[in-house]
Amino acid sequence: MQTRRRIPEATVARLPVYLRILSEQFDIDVTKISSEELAELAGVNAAKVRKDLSYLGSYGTRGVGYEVEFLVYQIRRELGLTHNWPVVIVGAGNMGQALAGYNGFGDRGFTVGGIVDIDDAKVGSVVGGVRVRHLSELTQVVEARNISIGVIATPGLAAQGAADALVAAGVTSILNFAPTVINVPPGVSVGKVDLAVELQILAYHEQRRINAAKGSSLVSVPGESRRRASA
Amino acid sequence: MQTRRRIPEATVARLPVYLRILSEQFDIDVTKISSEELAELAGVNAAKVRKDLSYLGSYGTRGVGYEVEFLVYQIRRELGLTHNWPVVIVGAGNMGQALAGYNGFGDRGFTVGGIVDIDDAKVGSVVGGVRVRHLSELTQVVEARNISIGVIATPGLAAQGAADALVAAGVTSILNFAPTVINVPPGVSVGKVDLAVELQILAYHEQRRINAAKGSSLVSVPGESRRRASA
DNA sequence: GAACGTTTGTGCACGTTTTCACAAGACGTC
DNA sequence: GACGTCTTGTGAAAACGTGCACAAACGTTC
Ligand SMILES: NC(=O)c1ccc[n+]([C@@H]2O[C@H](COP(=O)([O-])OP(=O)(O)OC[C@H]3O[C@@H](n4cnc5c(N)ncnc54)[C@H](O)[C@@H]3O)[C@@H](O)[C@H]2O)c1
Ligand SMILES: NC(=O)c1ccc[n+]([C@@H]2O[C@H](COP(=O)([O-])OP(=O)(O)OC[C@H]3O[C@@H](n4cnc5c(N)ncnc54)[C@H](O)[C@@H]3O)[C@@H](O)[C@H]2O)c1
Repeated sequence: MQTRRRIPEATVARLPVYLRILSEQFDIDVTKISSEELAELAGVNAAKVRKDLSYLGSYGTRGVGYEVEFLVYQIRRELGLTHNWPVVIVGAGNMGQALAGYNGFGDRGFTVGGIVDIDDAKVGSVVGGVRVRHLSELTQVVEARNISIGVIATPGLAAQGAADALVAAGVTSILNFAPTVINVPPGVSVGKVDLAVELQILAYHEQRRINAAKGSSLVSVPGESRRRASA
Repeated sequence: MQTRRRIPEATVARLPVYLRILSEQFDIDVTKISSEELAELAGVNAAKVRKDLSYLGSYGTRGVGYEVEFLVYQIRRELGLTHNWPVVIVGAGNMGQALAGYNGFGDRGFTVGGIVDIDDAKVGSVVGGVRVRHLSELTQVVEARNISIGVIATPGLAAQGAADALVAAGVTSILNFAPTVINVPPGVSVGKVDLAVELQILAYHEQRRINAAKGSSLVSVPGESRRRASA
């Protein structure tokens, strides 16, 4: 019982997408949905949807589909979204402020439980309804609200320090916006969002399109032809 | 020749990370580097680094390592970063403004070539040195600077419309910040950055840690024990 | 209650990605 | 120029993820 069935990482990354779609469907009074319909909305294969959902248990009805409300509940439970998670943001610059002021968080299970910065000019100001505290108060902020998730929105050079501070304060999951690889002790999870990396991947595909058009111009028109889509 | 050796998607996603690290090393006068060292800095396995780099060609020297400057050049070339890509941003809200004002772009191969919004109150204002134009001028903006990459920073409900507008304007790669699946015709690449999804993945891991601690509390102390790290 | 259309749940084959393991090549030393 | 040390480049195995295809289960209709 303790280990519980393990869900593949690839599936874990898709469950939030299903969850959002299902919540939206529920809001417009859709009560049941087939794997085919959900797959269409999520931009994936129907078999994949079924296999993903099967990791949660057998909650569909053959010949009918899945009950939307129940599925929402099950995914929430599996992702640990039955309660809201307070998050602490380190770095109150452009990014930190945009995040703190973002309303789309609450709906999806998170609240900004605190925000800290090292710059005295920023400490004390209020962003997104939360007062910016000094980095030195991080542990206090984390403990007061029992926070376990931290977001790094400092410049790259300060990111490792921020990670160390978060870990020292007791945070066990970190989402890193800085374009830097951070090291954390075992038992701490790290996710990253690197804008430039995403753009560079797109640039690669653009480049390939250009090369392909050049290479095949002897044969066909240089219009597009390569497939790849959705997300 | 036209197809050129195809690089696995997983490798394409790591090349930007190597590139950033190598550029940093070059800046501090490191001239050569082994796969072991690069792996350490990138937080991955050394064999993976070697295999990834092998897709670019045999540019290392056995017994010695790789020449940093040459590797930087090769990765840039492969990713299509030998020139700067102008990018157009759709949506000049919090996110769009943070992106437009972000300086870290230029270093990594991109410039903000334009930014558009539908809100007349925002049109005409200047963010990040670029004047916000109206959505209706999108095609004009895209064509004037020959832009092929677009970023969507509108609310979720407007995202599909923004994607359609970008495609109609001639953009062939899109990075989507809105929490919505967008559909595009074949030949157009899409990348997404969904903050809430990333946080929900972390929440899942937190939840598992909690469940594991509960389940094993009969046996061991409820401290951390599960591994997982880096990025 | 049998026949039928529908949709799930999953075994299986396939493709992709990771990791191991080691031969081959480069360099330095004697 | 032979030897030892180091590090690459890459087959081959293992692990992981995807998608097909179909039996099993459900609801409906007659
Ligand atoms: N702005 C963007 O659109 C964007 C896009 C992609 C990535 N990023 C990344 O996000 C991070 C933040 O970007 P930004 O534009 O908000 O930068 P910013 O300079 O506006 O803000 C950084 C903030 O971090 C604070 N800070 C510095 N050192 C700190 C420390 N040790 N502890 C706590 N706070 C500290 C600074 O005082 C400042 O308020 C950067 O790493 C950047 O590369 C930003
Ligand atoms: N702010 C954040 O930290 C954050 C975090 C994660 C995701 N996001 C996502 O990024 C997107 C933008 O967020 P935001 O905080 O900047 O929102 P925002 O409301 O501040 O800005 C949205 C902007 O888009 C413009 N817009 C609306 N419809 C448009 C259209 N059809 N064409 C062009 N422009 C249009 C609006 O006028 C507004 O200026 C949202 O989808 C949000 O979910 C934001």
